[in-house]
Amino acid sequence: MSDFFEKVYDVVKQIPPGRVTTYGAIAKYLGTTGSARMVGWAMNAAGSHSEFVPAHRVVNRNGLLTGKHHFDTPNAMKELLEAEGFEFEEDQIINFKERFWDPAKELA
DNA sequence: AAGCTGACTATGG
DNA sequence: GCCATAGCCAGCT
Repeated sequence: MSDFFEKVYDVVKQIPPGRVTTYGAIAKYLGTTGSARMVGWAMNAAGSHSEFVPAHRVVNRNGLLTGKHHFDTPNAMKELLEAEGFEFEEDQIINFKERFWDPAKELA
């Protein structure tokens, strides 16, 4: 497994409960800015990871649950987030800006 | 081996 | 403000 995946998992696992981040933010933190797709791909492979990865806390830049279909059920992602106190308008996180957690800034 | 695809983002019309 | 285009890079067919 490449280090890239490990790093992605490491960051995602450090996302505080009740907070979310974006693919782009993680990509930037890893120095692979512009390759946000790879972060998404890493999430796709997260299921293969031995430890649990809170992939539901990673959304696109709009706070939209674009990856919901990659969970066991289409509602799993939304329900997990709702359980953490998130509010939604359709599949978009309300107050996303306030919930946003930037690894490059918060984690550093 | 070559081309397509994708859990993204930024930019331009 | 919404639609189209273009970089991005690794895995899959």
